[in-house]
Amino acid sequence: MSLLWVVHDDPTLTFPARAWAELLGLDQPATAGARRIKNALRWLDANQFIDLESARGHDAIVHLLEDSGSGRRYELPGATYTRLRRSKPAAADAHRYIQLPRELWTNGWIGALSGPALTMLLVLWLETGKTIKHPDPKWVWLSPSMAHDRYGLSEETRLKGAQELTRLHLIRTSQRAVPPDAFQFRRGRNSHQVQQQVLVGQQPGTAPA
DNA sequence: GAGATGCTACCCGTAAACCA
DNA sequence: TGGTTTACGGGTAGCATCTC
Repeated sequence: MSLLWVVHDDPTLTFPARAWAELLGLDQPATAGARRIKNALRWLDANQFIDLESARGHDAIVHLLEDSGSGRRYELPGATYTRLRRSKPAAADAHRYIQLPRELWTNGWIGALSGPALTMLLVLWLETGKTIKHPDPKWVWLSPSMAHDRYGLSEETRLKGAQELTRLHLIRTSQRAVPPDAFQFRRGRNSHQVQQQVLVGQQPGTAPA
């Protein structure tokens, strides 16, 4: 995610591992943190998310590949979607994306959130849709079956992620009545509202208890 | 390299709300 | 009233990472 955030027109990066470790707020960025970054880059390279060009004594060069794991060269999704939208609508759909605020990185949330919490934040952000820009974005209810079918989330990841986001005030959680006319929905389930202003305006640990 | 630690999935049980 | 769905917590296992 951080590689995608940094990349611009040219999907080639040469940041040292130490710099990545500092950006992500890892402990001991020059040693243990850098080692974690190098391990992560090797995993991404092995799974065709990047093409890693290593040379002794020099920082590794990272060539971004498509985030689908296809092994094809990465293209900026906005430009690609616009290019394909008219001629190949089905192919264009694969390049649709959501835009996250830079404060996810600059405020340190990316390093503070656990895997389940970050996953749930992305899912709730996507489910909120365009109302994410509103002062009072829509409430989202994600049933266990929806989480599994749409996003492959386990019950564990869904619940623990939501709990962590609630504790950090990144979402509000409420037992709300689900509209009775909603197909197969039941009433009185946990609904969530993304608190974008907390993500943008605060850092982990500074939100009011 | 071995043990400690952390993370996640899986399983199980309990409780509450809802529906037929 | 019994079955279903959802929320939540505890225990356990597997895996990866960290520390020594």
